Amino acid sequence: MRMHGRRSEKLGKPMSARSRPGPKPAAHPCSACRFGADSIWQPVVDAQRGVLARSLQRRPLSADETLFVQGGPADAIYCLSAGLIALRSYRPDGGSALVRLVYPGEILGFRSFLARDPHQTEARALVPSRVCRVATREAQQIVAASPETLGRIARRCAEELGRLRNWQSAAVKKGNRYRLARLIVQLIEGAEPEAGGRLRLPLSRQDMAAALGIEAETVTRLIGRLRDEGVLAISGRWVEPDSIERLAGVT
Amino acid sequence: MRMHGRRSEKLGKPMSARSRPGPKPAAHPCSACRFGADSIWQPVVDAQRGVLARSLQRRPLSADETLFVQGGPADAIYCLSAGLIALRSYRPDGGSALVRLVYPGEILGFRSFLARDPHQTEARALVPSRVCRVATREAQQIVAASPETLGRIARRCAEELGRLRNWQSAAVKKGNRYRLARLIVQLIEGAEPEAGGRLRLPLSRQDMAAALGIEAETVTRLIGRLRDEGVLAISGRWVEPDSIERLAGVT
DNA sequence: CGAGGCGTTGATTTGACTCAAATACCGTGG
DNA sequence: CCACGGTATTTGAGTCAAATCAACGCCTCG
Repeated sequence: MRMHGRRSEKLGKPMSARSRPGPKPAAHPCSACRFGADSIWQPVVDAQRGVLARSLQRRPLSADETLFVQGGPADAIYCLSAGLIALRSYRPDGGSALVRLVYPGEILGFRSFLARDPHQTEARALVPSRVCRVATREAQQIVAASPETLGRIARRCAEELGRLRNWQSAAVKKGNRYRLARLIVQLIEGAEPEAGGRLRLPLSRQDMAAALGIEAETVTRLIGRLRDEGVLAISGRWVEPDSIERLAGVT
Repeated sequence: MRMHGRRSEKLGKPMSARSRPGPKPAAHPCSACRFGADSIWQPVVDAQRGVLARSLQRRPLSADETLFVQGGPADAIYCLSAGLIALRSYRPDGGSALVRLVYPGEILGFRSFLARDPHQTEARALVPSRVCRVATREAQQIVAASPETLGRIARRCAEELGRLRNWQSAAVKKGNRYRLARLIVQLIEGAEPEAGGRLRLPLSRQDMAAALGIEAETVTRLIGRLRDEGVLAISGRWVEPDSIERLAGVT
């Protein structure tokens, strides 16, 4: 059971501080955020709070809107505060892989930021989302002034690397049926229940296939099998929430 | 054509500086190393050079010796100056995957260092090797005093993440024959030619299988096929160097 | 000599891909 | 509301690559 990111953290400080432009060190801009307590910008020194407050801008994303493109310049680092974003990598041969799902509280663009590379992936919202953006230039300035921030970003990177290695090593030998089951569990754990208590998968079969490195037809067949076995109650993108436990037991 | 790490860099400053304990800021301990110019410890401030010089210790590893174990405490960060090291991840079910090959000039243990986690992998020398070790405690002290060092470590981490994502996305759809060919190319590019100009693969068939996430029998058969096609001149672990170009052309 | 590790080979089975076609789904405009 | 076109999904049949199971040769080491 991977705990995606830091959803389900405590709620941080109340909103009020944000609206009053104090004469003293300004309130931390992230304090208004649900994930503020864990923000990578949390340990910013007072002197830089102004810079952070000025450069940090909230931005809503509609479903399917793209935040940055593969090969594009790494001009900012983002923090996802709501929604769900997919990182995709397009191969020269035309195929694509779904490299990562970004959940609220996690950050995007840190790899490019740290490596000073262009983006290797495309980031696109799967559902309506909201990000906070800090331009690379200001981020570098802030990091220079409070190195602890760099440590936090690096830590996210290290965690991601660990996750990926785990996945790589664990998933290979387990068969696609198991891997698909895990993916769906992850997806429905991260989804908000909608009217009728049902859950809507944020990924198409295509996307699930791209996430697992298999073909869409295979996903269909595997889902069919899971349904036949009574493990998964699914219709189109709609899933009965009580499937989770049974699904989690799939070997 | 992946350039592994920083082999083939310029040779750095001459050895002489190391032996004289100057009254002025001591010579940089890494200046003696072939990879010194790119050392993650390069930007260490003068005040910390003493700490670095004291805590950095060279350690030879014989083939098959293990540097750290999976689940063990992250008590140091290492830089490989010669040889070849394999990072393996053992799964609860007994299987194992070869997660990474570390070439000279690259560093080990940085993931655990950055994430402040125990090691997720085991590091074991494939051939006689040599590492330089800096204990976590001193590394933290140095990093605190010269944050640029943290930036360098983080950068290595980001690069590794990028490599892994690339591999994940690119390799899947290309077939195991192609992937094996690439692996062998990488291995012989990294190997020192021995007597007779032949090259010795540092990996067993088992290990190659573990690196590609396939079975050892399959590796045997694929190698057989490559040989039949005249692409690879191989006998046991011995490879004719001129196979490289032909191998590199495998689709 | 026997045991064990590694590498090879063969026979068989399984699972996923491919190609192709039928069907369901969805937003649009009438 | 419905028909429409386009996309996504499902289903089927045939093919192929790799896993699996089993056996054997080779070599080293005790």
